[in-house]
Amino acid sequence: MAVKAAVRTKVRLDPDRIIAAGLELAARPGVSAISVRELGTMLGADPTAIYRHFRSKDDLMRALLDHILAGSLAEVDAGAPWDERLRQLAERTLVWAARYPAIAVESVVLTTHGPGELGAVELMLDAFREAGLSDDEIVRHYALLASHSLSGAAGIARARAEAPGEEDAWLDEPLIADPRRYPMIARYGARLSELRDVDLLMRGVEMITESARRAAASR
Amino acid sequence: MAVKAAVRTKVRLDPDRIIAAGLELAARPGVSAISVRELGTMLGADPTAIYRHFRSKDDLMRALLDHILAGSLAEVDAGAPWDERLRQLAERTLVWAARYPAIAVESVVLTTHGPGELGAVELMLDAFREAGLSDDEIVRHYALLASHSLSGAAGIARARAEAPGEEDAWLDEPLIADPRRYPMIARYGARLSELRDVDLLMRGVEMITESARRAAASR
DNA sequence: ACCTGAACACCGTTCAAGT
DNA sequence: ACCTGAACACCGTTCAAGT
Repeated sequence: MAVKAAVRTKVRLDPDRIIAAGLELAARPGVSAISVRELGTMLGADPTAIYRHFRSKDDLMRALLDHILAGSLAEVDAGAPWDERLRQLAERTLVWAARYPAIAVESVVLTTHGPGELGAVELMLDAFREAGLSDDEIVRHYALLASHSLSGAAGIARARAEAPGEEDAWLDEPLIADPRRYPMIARYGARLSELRDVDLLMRGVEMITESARRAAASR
Repeated sequence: MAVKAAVRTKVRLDPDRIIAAGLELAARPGVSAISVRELGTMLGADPTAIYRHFRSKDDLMRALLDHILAGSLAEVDAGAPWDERLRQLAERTLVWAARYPAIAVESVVLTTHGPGELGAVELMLDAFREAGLSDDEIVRHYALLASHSLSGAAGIARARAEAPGEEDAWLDEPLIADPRRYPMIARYGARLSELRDVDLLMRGVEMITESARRAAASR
């Protein structure tokens, strides 16, 4: 009759739809890793169809990671002074990492070569140039800030992935140690537990920009 | 006759033998991940026997990671001045990470709670205390240095795991980008490729100790 | 007390077959 | 041209059975 049978029709896939599904999956609370198979069922397609559009899962993960870098970059006020641009980029990256932990955990271990990454690198190099650094110092400060931001993103992603409710603490559990062998830990352990991860990482960013300011001043 | 049949006898396992096998496996060129099953065959035992001694693979990986932290720590000259102790600890950690990439890749994503980790934390806190920092600054500098070292270790491990021959470059491939959109990358790309990863990370360590010196001086 | 081995519930990926 | 589905070669982990 007029009722069309609910026949399983072929699904049309494309990279954008796959990326969108990947982001949605990664944002689901409790999801700490993306699997090609789960992505397939989310898309209503055979899991292996994804290999029509991405060479490998790593390739897909790179695309997803570049997406969150591009998203972070897009939220930076390009008219702000150099240190503020760096601050915003780092801060936005941490926020995006917390939103998509299953993607951000890869950030230390993957390199995207995509527009998001290139744009972020360009921003950082340019900011340190504007700060007035020498060529060598530009490169070194960039590298330090980049590795700091990426490891921060991965760390925050880990924390959010394994304890979706918990929130914010830099350490998963307080450090308990024999005060005789580890007097400093005994003394500062509580203080370490109080550290909020984002605050801590942003303090690191400040230390790096501060170092750049100093290096520029002594030229 | 006198020739005993090569009967498969039960194997005696213990945590130390498992750890030793894990280290050996991780040190094999081209091995980028440890698998319980491969560990089992290395030990001549059923893979699942490992679960008699470690609650889970994560538990085992934590023990292995703590082992490399303890090894790095043991190579630090405890009599050296504070900044030299920090330098040595960071440098040894990078060396051990390069030796056992399949273990070190976990460093950003795992926390061991073992003596290696505790000892390293104690050393860092104590060094920054000796530097003359305030309580807050001790904690912040420690956290920055720790995350820098661990992400450095993971990064180096990644590089060594995926390109066992290559060596040393911070970036896996030169950054190629349209000079119109990415003028800074076009200008500094070559210089970035020249960076040796260990040098770069050690420069980061210097920047952190330098920041500590400055903070102490202005008290 | 501790190792074995079958079994479970997963993975990423290839490739011939369909349409 | 692109999706399907069987198949391959793996995973980590549980648990009853052996000794």
